[in-house]
Amino acid sequence: MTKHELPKAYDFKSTEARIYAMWEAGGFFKPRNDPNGANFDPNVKPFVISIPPPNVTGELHLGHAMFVSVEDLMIRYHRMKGYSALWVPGTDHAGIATQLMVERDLLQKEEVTREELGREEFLKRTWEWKRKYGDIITTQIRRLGASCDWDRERFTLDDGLSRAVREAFVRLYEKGLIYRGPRLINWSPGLKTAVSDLEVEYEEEEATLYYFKYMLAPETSEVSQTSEVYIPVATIRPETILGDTAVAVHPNDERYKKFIGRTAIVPILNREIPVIADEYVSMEFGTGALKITPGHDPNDYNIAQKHNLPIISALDVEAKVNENGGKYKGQDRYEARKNLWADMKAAGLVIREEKYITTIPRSQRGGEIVEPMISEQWFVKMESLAKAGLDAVRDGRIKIVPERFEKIYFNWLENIKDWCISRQLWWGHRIPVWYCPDGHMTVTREDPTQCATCGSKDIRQDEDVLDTWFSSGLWPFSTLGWPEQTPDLKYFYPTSYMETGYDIIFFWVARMIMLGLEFTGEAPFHTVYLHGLVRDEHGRKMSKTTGNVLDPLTVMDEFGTDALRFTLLVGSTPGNDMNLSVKRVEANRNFANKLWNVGRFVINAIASFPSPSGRGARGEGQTLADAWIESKLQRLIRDVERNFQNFQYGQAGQQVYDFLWSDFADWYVEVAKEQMKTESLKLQTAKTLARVFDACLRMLHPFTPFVTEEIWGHLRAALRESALSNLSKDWTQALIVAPFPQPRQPEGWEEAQIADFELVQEIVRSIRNVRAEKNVAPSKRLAATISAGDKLDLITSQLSVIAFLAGLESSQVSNLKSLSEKPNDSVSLVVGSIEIHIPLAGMVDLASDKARLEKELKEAESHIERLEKLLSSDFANKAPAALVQKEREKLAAYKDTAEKIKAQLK
RNA sequence: GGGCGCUUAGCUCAGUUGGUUAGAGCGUCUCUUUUACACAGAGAAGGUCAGGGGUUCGAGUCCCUUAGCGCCCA
Repeated sequence: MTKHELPKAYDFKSTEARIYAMWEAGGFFKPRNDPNGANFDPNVKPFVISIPPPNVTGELHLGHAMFVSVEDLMIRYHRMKGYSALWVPGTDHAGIATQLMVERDLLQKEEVTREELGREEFLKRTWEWKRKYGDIITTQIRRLGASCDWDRERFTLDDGLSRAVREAFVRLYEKGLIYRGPRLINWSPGLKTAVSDLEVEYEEEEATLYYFKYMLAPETSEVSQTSEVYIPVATIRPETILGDTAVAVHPNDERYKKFIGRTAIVPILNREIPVIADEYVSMEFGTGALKITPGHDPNDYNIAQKHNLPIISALDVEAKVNENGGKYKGQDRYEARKNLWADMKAAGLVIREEKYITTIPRSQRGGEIVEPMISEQWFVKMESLAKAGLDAVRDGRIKIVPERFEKIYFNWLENIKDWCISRQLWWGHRIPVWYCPDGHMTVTREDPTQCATCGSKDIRQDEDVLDTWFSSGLWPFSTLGWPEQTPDLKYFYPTSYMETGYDIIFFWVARMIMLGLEFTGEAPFHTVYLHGLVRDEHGRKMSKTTGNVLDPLTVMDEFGTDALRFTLLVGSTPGNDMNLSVKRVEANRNFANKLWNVGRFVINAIASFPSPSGRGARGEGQTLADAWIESKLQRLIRDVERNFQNFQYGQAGQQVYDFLWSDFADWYVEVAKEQMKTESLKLQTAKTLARVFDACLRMLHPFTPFVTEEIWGHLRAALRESALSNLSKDWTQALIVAPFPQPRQPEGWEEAQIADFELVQEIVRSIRNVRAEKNVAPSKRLAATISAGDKLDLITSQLSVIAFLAGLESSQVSNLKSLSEKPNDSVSLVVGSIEIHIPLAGMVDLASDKARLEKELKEAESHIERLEKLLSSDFANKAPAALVQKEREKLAAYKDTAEKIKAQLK
């Protein structure tokens, strides 16, 4: 393959799908050590991630793009490090979301509700829907380059996973950790199902606070009196008055103390309720008196429990007033509010209304106002599970990255409430409980034919399904075959990292930890890595209403997958939200192109040694530039390794980017052009180009898998056909399974070589600078006289490189130890201890040169002053000796420079 | 009410054991289509690292504090 066959620009469109197909066909996504295979070696270390299962009927958004990018990076890195890497893919049935989608579709296309269709038929339709749209999301995930083992793909409603859910439920039930009962839960009237506390969002909104009179039943002594006796009360939700069972005041409240123990009259309904005392009531807040509605308020519910108050539900499943609401029965909650208030006004019970800012509970889905209600539901007792979950993180079996989320995790688990796991939906795992007419419950792993208690054949299964998070809580082990002790489960479990967004740390991560510990006795993973949310470029949340949604597919169409991945990976820091700008993606598309073109150059260099059998000229050993790039590469490999170990992926990617572009492409490749002209350096140069570029591609592969795989393939082919074929003799068939560069300790010679080359760079920059200032045409080759002092040997050896890079005419450059006098008509530059005089007849402007030199002198002197101050301070005594020495050398160098400039100015 | 995060160049952001004169991308200005790349190269301008205090020989980095913005929990 020669450069003529490679287009000038990297074309991701013709590359990505082909490369992905090659990987998949080559079996590279499968763990290299498979416990089901004949050559299984139990001693090979596995590295396992289970994918956070996306909604089976969902479509790709940037949140998916983020987790796929990060997880694929982790998997590819470990695969290249030699682990038996497994990434288990799959999807989630997403109860409410999917059911709503299908319901909406049925209503639109067939004008039929799920109730009209019936449960069985509705589920049939939903499965059809899943079959039709279920692979959209996985196809999109493939486009991101995800190296999952697709043969192990799972779906939460699969037979195997359903068995796991059944097993888990029954075990918890048998252990007494699952119970059923009427409790106050959050109810979604629109969806007509219970929702978990976590699915309710509280937002501050303006509401109306209604003040009214809670009339007291007259006591005998008051019968004759005409003045009304009441307690003023305020509420946001007047309709809940219908469910009031007490009025509470603070026991020490002088205003109301005297009423404690008396009877209040519920407005309009005229029910009698007690006035009770409880310290929970705040005397300062509102009127200082509280109406107690245990059936529709969590705090009131607690007070009612304490005081043994009756609990009245006043609303039905659609949040309409029920039979307990007297004449308001059948009215919607807001309608009832209006009507009741009007009636109270007429009855003279109203005091006033005022605007009030308060937190309103809204459903995460759809945003309707959630109603706390008493309802018969299934719950998991969390106390013991939470304790185990806390211990696992406290004692370090599980580490959370970034660490600050551990505190958030602890705080949640320490205050956890029982988990309501039943949902009044049809799409999901149906609760494996059967009831007979006598009310006995039968809870079994296999569907029963009769009641386990009385033997009645007349049994009927619970109508409800389980919370989707109940099944996804089992995900890390259910996907590997649990409860069967499969080879996969034995070898790949516990998994390694759990990577997901911090927004589902409670929903999912905490539950996986608790359920994993409960059912397998082991933490399901040893590391939790949390990424942040992707926002728009000004930090706003992306939403359809704002119209700032970026579709990852569109972005990939425009700039390629690698560009998007690199942007997400390098622009973010663990646990922090990132603002994504298209400009940045474009810049990274350019990076992919840079990579491509550096590759073309390297391949071209290799192709100049055509035959595998032919020998190039014997090398003379490393040049300064060779040694420099080699040292910088080794330093880079060490940094990258350290950053990967510390989960600083963005940092690692940025460093390779900088090295590739600023060190390798801008400097080494340019020097290589010069070195390739010298027969004795040619081979060595081509080898260095190939070796350094290869290492970069390997390090970049987890970030930008497509372009690196593609160009590496060309590099490999070029090497094999060349005299340098030896370099690639142990290269793997594809980059995806090539070993990641191993860090090596410095050998001691590196620093000096780096410093020497940096001096060369400074000389080149300073000459380029003066060329730009003097508007010298780029094609114009300049003469120069260099006074190199004790750097004479270095400069002599690097003369051709300097001349090439700075546009000097080698034959007209003289390099001397020192110069007796300054040449005429020249611009003079001072770089450290080196002076460079460039004859620029007609272009020398004495005044401006003097100004330039004076500016440089001023700068040098300010450094001298700063360093002298530093070195005469305590720094010299207390700082590490090596550091002090370094600063001393710097001071000497600046002094030298300053002297030289002063001499120029004379 | 409790907790957490952020505040660094015009914009978007890096900067993890405290150690050069604080970096990148985009944008801006000048020059160049040089045989890897104009999705590029060369050069340049641009920051009292939110404010205040402290620890230290040394602070963008650690501690305290104030302010603004954002998030989580109750």
